[in-house]
Amino acid sequence: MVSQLRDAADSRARLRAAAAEEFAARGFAGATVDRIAARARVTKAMVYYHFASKAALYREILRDFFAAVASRVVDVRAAGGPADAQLGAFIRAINETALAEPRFPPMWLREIADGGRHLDDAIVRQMTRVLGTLADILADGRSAGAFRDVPPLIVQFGIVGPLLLAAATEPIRDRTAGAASTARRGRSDGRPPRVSAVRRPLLPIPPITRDAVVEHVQRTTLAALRPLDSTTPRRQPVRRQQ
Amino acid sequence: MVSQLRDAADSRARLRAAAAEEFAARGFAGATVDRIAARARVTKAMVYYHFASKAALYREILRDFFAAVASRVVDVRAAGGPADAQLGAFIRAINETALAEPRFPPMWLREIADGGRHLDDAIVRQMTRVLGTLADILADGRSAGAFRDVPPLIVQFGIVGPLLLAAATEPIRDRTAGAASTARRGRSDGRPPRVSAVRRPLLPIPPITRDAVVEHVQRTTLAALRPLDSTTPRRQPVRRQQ
DNA sequence: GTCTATATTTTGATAGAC
DNA sequence: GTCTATCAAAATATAGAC
Repeated sequence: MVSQLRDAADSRARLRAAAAEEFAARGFAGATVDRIAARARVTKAMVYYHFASKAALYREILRDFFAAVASRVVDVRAAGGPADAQLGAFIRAINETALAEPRFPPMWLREIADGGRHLDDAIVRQMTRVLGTLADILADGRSAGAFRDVPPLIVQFGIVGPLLLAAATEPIRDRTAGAASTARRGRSDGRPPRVSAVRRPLLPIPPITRDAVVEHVQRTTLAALRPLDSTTPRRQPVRRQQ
Repeated sequence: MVSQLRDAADSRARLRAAAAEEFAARGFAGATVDRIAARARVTKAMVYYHFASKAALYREILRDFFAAVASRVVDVRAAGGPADAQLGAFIRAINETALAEPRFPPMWLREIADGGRHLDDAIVRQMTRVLGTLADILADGRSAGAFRDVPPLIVQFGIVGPLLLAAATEPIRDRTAGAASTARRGRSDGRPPRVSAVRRPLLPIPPITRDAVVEHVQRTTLAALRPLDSTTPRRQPVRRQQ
């Protein structure tokens, strides 16, 4: 039960990791079972030994990812404290999951674009736990007079949207930053044109850090929830915009 | 030049529209040339008569989408006015493009998840125009003392993230809202489990409107840019979070 | 548990008539 | 410009030996 070739011990675990990479990088349709197997250093037949199908493998991974976020945010709420502190921690929990599971953000984005085509009940249940927790935190803050009434889904989009984009674009940004001196034109093989990481007055876009994004999201989210008519001094609302 | 069967007149235009639908719904890898042709009510050979390849068709559509946003935001900046008003209009311009081109948000999300695999120079150029315009608006506001210094990319993520999620999930949310009384369990054919739009204490998640999301994004973005040390009365920063 | 075939289907792309 | 027919290359999934 314990022994076996140390390496071959958990081909299943390696397959899951390899599949997560493939699905994150290419999506469900773009991923191939061959590549997943190759990445895991096993043959294709092993995929079907451990998993019922490509789709089942995909769903298992996605479910566990969502379960991981759900677990984290539920812990945040269980820890208690003032609503605004909980909200800050909620945001950090999302970000920490994304850092711990770097394949998750791209898969999440794709699933949204897919209209939830590959979701099953188990996954939806986990997603519901996340949004439900946020709704609870918001309700708390509201009854304490700390938050005004904003639909949870809007708050959720305001939090998750920026975090997912920041996480999912990190590889590209790293690449274009690093390649900023690797001038080149086209590729040896006949493959399609790639992003020109170089050339052009690529306006000096200062690089960003994940921490800065998290801080920004916390700041913006709390600002949006601050009651307009609070006793706290507040300047002109926001300024009309036509 | 003008006549031809009114219907067959612009098979090319129909193909583009059909392809945008396919790519938005299934991504580049998931889309098939057969389905695109069928949607456009022509044969597959017509696709290759009008376009060099599936990839070329995809890039043309994506390029035009990004050119559309770029054009809109450049107009916003050209119209001038105070920085905060320009920023509000910038946000509205993004949203209006998403409304005018509903296939764009999913494709944008997918391209991010793909790490920009299908981008070519022309597309990157358009994307750069958008981010560059935002950077200019932010620089204006900063020199006027109205904005504090926040990396443009962070502001961009804070704007585009929520807007894309709201736009891309609209079909799902509409569906689950409408199906809330169409109880059912599994599907007649053997296809994989779908989202259960029903059952479970699906906590009452109030529906949202696009306008409300835009307003939220405007509010949060401006709040994040408001100088901390302004002469305007400002309460305790944000509150520490461990 | 792991591998080597292999069956079967789907898909991008083209040839060639009209 | 539009279609039919078809090729050639993937890609999912399985059979069956070890």
